[in-house]
Amino acid sequence: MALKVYNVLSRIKEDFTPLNPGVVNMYACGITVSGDAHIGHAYQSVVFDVITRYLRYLGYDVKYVRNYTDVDDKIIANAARAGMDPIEFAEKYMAQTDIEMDALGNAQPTIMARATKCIDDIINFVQKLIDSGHAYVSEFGDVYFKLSSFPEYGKLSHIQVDKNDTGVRKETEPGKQNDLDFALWKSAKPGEIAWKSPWGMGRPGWHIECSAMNLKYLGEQIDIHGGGRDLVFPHHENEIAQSESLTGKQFAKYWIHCGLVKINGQKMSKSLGNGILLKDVLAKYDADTIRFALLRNTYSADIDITDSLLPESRKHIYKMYSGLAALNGRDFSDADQNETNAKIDEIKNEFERAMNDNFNTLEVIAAAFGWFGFINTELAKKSTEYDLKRIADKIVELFRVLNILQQNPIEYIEKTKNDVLEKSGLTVDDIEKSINERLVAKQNKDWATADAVRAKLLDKGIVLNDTPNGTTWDVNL
RNA sequence: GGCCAGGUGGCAGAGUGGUUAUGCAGAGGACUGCAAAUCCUUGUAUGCCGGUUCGAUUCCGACCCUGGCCUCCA
Repeated sequence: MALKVYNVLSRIKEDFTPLNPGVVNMYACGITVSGDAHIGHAYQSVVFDVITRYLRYLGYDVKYVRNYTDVDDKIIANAARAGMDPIEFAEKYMAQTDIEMDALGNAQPTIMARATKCIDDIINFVQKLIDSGHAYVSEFGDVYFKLSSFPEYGKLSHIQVDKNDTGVRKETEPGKQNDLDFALWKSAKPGEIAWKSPWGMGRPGWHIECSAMNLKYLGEQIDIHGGGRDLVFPHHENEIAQSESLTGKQFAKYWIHCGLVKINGQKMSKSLGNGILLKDVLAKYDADTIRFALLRNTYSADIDITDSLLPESRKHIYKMYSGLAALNGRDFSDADQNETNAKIDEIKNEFERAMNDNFNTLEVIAAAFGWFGFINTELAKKSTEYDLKRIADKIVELFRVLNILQQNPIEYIEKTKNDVLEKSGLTVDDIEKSINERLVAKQNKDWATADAVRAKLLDKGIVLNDTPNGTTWDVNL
């Protein structure tokens, strides 16, 4: 049962075999920090976080490099609008994004690279491309990649540039030899942030930084290169052209792209301005809920953030934590350990089968509904032959790969209840008074009053449950 | 115009050459004073037309439709 990965380069699911046994070098394109991070950034970061975690679960020594693009046209423009220095502006949003990514439950990548910290490497890279005839300097001090020097151009996106020119908006940039050549180095306009280079003051083009950072931190060849699907063309295509022209070797072995985010069926994009900011989602939902929502989707497919997705996800998370909490204080010392082991193996196999199939977290979650159904069913019986605590521990251990269900269940439930109480303005005392009031009514068979008490609480998000051991209350999410 | 993805039950959405997930909603049941929660059961689902096959939702071809990328974007 080996890991299979869908490789965008070959367009098939391939057996995953890293270049060097036991080691995985992965690079995922991060964020251009021209403002607040949005839910699309969150999706991409969670997907590659989980990929990293699963590779580590399989025992690989993973080096995961992510980058911030901290200088580009938009950053310069937005910084100017905010009356800030572009570097200061970028740093502000990088710091904020770091905090949000952490709050989302993402592990820190091995290396967080930054374009402006690699200017020398970029200049070096560009110079080598010029020296080898893959790039040229224009009369205006810009450096362009010479597309005609890389015959394999288009192998990732399957775009044939000579056939694709109809309908493409062409921006005439003076100094370009060919419309399709792309900038490696941009000369600075007066007053713009700039670095000294052999071609005059300027700054890196968008694509070159990733090639340079890859080379610097991971070497000439890497195992996995990832990002959002919107980067396939031209960004990743251009990275391949630059890197492979420089080294003469295949750049990345596996290309992995996650789908894009839609909001209630509509594509989310900067041009449409319908983005959901990560900080706004984090203000309303906990990381477990957000990750659950994002991972209950095949990573390569677009994800539709409908109005019901996050509330529904929260219910599922709450229910799972409730299942875990219900095991607290239960004694399973009489359990049949062999049967329990068999169940644990079955769960582990289901998990690995799903994850080995191109990181199918959707299937893991579908299976997990079954696992929790099993626990609840056994728990509802008078006696069970399974050690449910050990089974639950295994589920939690496996879910470490998704970084979901890692909180203390009792505390999670307490916290959720407190949040609801805070919103409803009720206290635990209020609820217990109502329960007692209802108990009296029930004893008098005054069902109308009993039901009214219950309805009133339900109105405020509190649901009463009559059990053989008395009445309990819970939040109605 | 070029390239790509996809069309599955009421909705969302997977996998699979033959017995088809999962969730939500619905129905029935256990339970309850009634509920709730939980659990169990359940439902004429695979765009259209051909082909390959003993057998296709799954493979191949044509067609129709939807969406994406080709411009900054994760």
